[in-house]
Amino acid sequence: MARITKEERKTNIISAALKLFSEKGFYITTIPDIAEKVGMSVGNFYNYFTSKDILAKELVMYISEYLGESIRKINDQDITTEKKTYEIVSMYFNMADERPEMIEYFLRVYLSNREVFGDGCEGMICVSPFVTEMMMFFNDGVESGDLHDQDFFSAFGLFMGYLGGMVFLFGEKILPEPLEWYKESISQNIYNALKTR
Amino acid sequence: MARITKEERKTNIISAALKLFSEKGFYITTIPDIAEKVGMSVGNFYNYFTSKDILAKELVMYISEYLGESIRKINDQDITTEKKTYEIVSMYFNMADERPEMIEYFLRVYLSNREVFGDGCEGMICVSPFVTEMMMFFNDGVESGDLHDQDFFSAFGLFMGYLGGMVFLFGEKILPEPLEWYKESISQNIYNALKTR
Amino acid sequence: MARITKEERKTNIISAALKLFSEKGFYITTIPDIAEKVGMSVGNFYNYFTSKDILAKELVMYISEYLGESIRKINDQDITTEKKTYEIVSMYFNMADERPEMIEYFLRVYLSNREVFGDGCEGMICVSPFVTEMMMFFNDGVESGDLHDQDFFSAFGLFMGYLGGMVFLFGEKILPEPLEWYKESISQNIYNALKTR
Amino acid sequence: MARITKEERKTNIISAALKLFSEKGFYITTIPDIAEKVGMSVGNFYNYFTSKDILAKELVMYISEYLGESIRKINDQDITTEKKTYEIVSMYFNMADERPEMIEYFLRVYLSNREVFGDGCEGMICVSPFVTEMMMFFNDGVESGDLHDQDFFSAFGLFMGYLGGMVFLFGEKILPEPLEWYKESISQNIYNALKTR
DNA sequence: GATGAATGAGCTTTCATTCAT
DNA sequence: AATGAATGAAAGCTCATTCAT
Repeated sequence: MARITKEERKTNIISAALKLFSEKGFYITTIPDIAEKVGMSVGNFYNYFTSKDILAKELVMYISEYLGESIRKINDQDITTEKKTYEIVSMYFNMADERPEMIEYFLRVYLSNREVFGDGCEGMICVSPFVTEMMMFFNDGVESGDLHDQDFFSAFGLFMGYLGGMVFLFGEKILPEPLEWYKESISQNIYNALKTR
Repeated sequence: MARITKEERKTNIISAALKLFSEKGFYITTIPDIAEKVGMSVGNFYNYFTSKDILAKELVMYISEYLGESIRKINDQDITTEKKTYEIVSMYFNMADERPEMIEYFLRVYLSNREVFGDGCEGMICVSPFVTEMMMFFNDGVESGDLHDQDFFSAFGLFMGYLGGMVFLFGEKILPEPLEWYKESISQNIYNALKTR
Repeated sequence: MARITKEERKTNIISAALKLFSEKGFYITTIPDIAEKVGMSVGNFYNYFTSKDILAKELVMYISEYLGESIRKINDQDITTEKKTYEIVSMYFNMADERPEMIEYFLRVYLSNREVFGDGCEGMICVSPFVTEMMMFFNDGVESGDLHDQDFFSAFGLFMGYLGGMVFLFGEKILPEPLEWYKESISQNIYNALKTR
Repeated sequence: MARITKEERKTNIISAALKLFSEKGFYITTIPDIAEKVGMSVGNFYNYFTSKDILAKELVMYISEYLGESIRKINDQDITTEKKTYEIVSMYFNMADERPEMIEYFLRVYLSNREVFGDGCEGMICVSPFVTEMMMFFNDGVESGDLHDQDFFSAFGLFMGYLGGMVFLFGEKILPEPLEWYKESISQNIYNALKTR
């Protein structure tokens, strides 16, 4: 008969904030906006997150963990690196379709507002679960001989920059086809760029 | 004997705004900040740009034209597509080194603040000089038989997403090496992904 | 044990704004002026009225209702139209004496700032309680045979224009006598102009 | 072959300012607005009128003289007071039709912005040509035995308040008929109110 | 925990007026 | 006389955050 647990409240806030921040932008979205969407008072919001910036940082970590976990599941499968590449692309695009606020938040809020994430999220602190899992993917690929041994960041930039670019174009409604349509060619492009030559 | 022409003033504002916006973000940068950096009064700023948003839009167009022109010069050269790929990467990274505010503005302000650019920069209106030139690059490459004929956006997303991703990592001081260092491998990666197979 | 209710706060603002607007004019009076007079912060003012224009419109409606109610009480009395005429003049002049800000606001702010009241107070929307009651006065007078049946607006213009003119002269300190002094002759003049001939 | 004399320039400014002030209001109209309408530079405007307030005051005087002169012509005629009353009403309404900016300026700018006219136009200083001529009308009427001898201001308030009220209603597009239509009944109402009983 | 009125610094923008040319 | 770029004070309004209840 418990009403709403503290944890549930927090999840509700995260969910509402994610949507608002990704749709309207970090600065346009106000705390009253978020509180209203959650159905709680402004004052009470501050019992859960001590500031707007703190909320923003918790959101990145939430997404990073979610993404990291998704990639981990792919990494753990016993499939070729080429297949894994496809699976990661597929997972990312599905996510952009089904929970666009997560990817959009990543691209439009986290990557663009240094001022906000500067203190406490330096470097890759707040995205390490996700980055770590991408490292695993590359290391496994190199170890298995599928991928050629290059600088991690160059490979990472290719992979994530490419996917981010596509989702961005999709969000701008510039892409003539649904994201789904590009999965095959894009994972091919990526694999071709990274594979052993 | 005129001291400063109206055109020069405008250029000064563009230059100052570009730096401030890219460093501190669009919302953190105030008009007084810009005016002070230019050495003019707040009121006078509005004789040159009728609003903060208008300024933001003129900045994207300025950059887009600059980038488009740079790529055009490469496209016009009589070299292989592989070499052109390298030249574009090189130009982009040099720009990120020498005039980082331009690339950063593109990545952090333009791509992330829909609210600001929505009205008047829909789709690719404000970046068409740049996008058009990238289209030329791909078309020429396909015609010459060097690149395989794929969807433009998939190729565009790879190229620009990759470069953007790298510059982003660079800006975050995450890259262990200077951008220069990656030119070769990255243009190789891109070319491998796009070339005829 | 609550100190001041939300309704009281609103009334306080209305009262302060009425005085300031009528004394200094709409454009000269600032929101900080009003907030200070009420003893509240500028920000909090906006919790009660979402804009200066909205406040201005609510003020007219407030006055119109107050005036309408006052006239209704006179209309409801069982007295001759001549006496009613006197009572309305008397009420109006008393009001100009005791709560001059109400009449002055009407004359100097509402009637003169189209830009402000244009949107939302078109025609007589915001003063209908008052105008309606004046219509009742005329209709009753005509029905009872005391007033001759003429165009409403001509009669209304006479009545209110006359009173407004006098209060205006009074406000300008041009009148040699107190308003009180004119009640008799003015209501006579009005009645003479309107009565059946 | 003289281009434009100083006097003409001044007249042009007066004409433009009158229109703009009466249409948009004193505070909404800017000096650049006026300069543009005249076709002159902002700086040069100040060679003709040393401030916005000074301009406003000169405008009232201009109108007051114009109105006074028109009434003087009627006063000088050898006709009954009743006919004069009609002629004044007629002249006023014609003016409201043909040069509405003059009457509107009077009603909406002069009568409502004390702050502006306070210093230099105290009492009736700036409208004395007009008021004086109305005084003549009353005195002549009383002397000839047509009007009963009452306080000037009461009579003045009736006359001008009434006319002002009608023009106001007309300006608000509330009157069902053109002003022309009311001339007869209104001058009758006024004369009935003022005549010897 | 929950509420929402209250704060106040700070933002964008405007505009009368000046002054070097 | 004429120009219009320049000034800067001030306005309306917003919003993260606090705190009495």
